[in-house]
Amino acid sequence: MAKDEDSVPSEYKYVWQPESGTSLDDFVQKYRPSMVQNDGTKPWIWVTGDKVHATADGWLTAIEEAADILKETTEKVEAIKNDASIPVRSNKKTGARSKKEVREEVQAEATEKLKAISQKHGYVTGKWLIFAPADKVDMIWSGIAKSIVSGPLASTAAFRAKVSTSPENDQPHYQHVICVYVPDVYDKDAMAEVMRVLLRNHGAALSGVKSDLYTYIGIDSKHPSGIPSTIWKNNAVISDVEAKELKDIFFKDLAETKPDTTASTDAAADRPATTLAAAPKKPQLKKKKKVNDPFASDSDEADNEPENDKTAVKPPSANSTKPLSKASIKPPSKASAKPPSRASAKPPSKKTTKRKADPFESASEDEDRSGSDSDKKPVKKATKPLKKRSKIEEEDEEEGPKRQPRKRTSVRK
DNA sequence: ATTGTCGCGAATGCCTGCCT
DNA sequence: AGGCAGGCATTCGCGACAAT
Repeated sequence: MAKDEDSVPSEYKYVWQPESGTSLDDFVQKYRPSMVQNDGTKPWIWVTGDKVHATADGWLTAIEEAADILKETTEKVEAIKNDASIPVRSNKKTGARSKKEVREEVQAEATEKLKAISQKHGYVTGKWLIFAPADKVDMIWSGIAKSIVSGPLASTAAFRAKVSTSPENDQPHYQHVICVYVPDVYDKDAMAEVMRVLLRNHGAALSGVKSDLYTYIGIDSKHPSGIPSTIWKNNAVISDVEAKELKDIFFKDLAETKPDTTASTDAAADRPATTLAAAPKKPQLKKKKKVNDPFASDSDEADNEPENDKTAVKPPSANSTKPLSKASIKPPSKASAKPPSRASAKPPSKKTTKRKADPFESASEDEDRSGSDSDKKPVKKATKPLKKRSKIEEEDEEEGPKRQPRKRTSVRK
């Protein structure tokens, strides 16, 4: 997400607020994410609840300090990568730590520092990230939007939500992003409360909690620093088991209510009675004649923020908030200039890029040939996972010789 | 605009057995 | 016994994809 995407743009028609004057029902019906095409000027649809949330005074300072940490961490990570004295793999004998271990320590340190900066300056807002497939996004979005204003989400810390609109070019498996904003991402209890409502009342596919500070300084999942881009992952907030139970309840309720495509998740507010399963097919996007917009982005890069959206309530004017270049750090290839290893003398095995079949297609196939699971499951899945060496040794100590003698397969010099 | 998982190739630690 | 070579086992990173 781009650095300034967390502000509700002023003079932007795809925003609903309590003082908007129109009904929320009309708004969500009129501006459905599947139907609003982002021509570069309308990347998001926003809904804001009653709660007023002011941006912390120290947000700009926080961003400056955080950007320094990020820069420093990115450089450290790059140095580790290039440091020949740090082995790729750790070594038990010498006690040497691997690049990965050293790197993760640096990243964990950075995460702690960023948290401290956020809290020191009171800039701790953030959002739950939710991904929604194109054919269900309207339903999920309208449910969440209404919930934020006058539903179960309204009684949680959540105060605002936005959803991404449809891309200009029809993309086959496009996933919309829904962000549900919260005032303090470090308040675990509040995060859990919002998460429970999103699961129980909206059946949402949650991805994690991301801080606005991270967004502003450009930390995303592909950032070269490798700093985890989310403050909380799902299972860190509530257990997988509880999450599954809550979703089960949602879908159970869904199944029990009329499988009628006219239902919508907004009813889930008090009575979770909606039909994700019976969701209508993705409505035909009204393809507008493509206006030649010189300001419109011709890239799908989320960071290419449309000019209109930059007329934000809180403009991030400082240069220091500019996200670091994502491409600047990554080396071209891991092969680099290393001498060939012994293993590399092995005949190259052909790369067969097997991909999973279409889930919808395979679902019916599964039913048809339920008896031949092994035929279609990936080999790795069908077989027992390889034992780790240490595990093998543990077992062998009890049961027999440490290692089976191997037959020489080649004559040594 | 995220995480987890899978499947794969590459790299390399570590073990074994042969040879001196 | 120690060095060495061969080769297995494991780690790591990457790209693609699915997610209720």
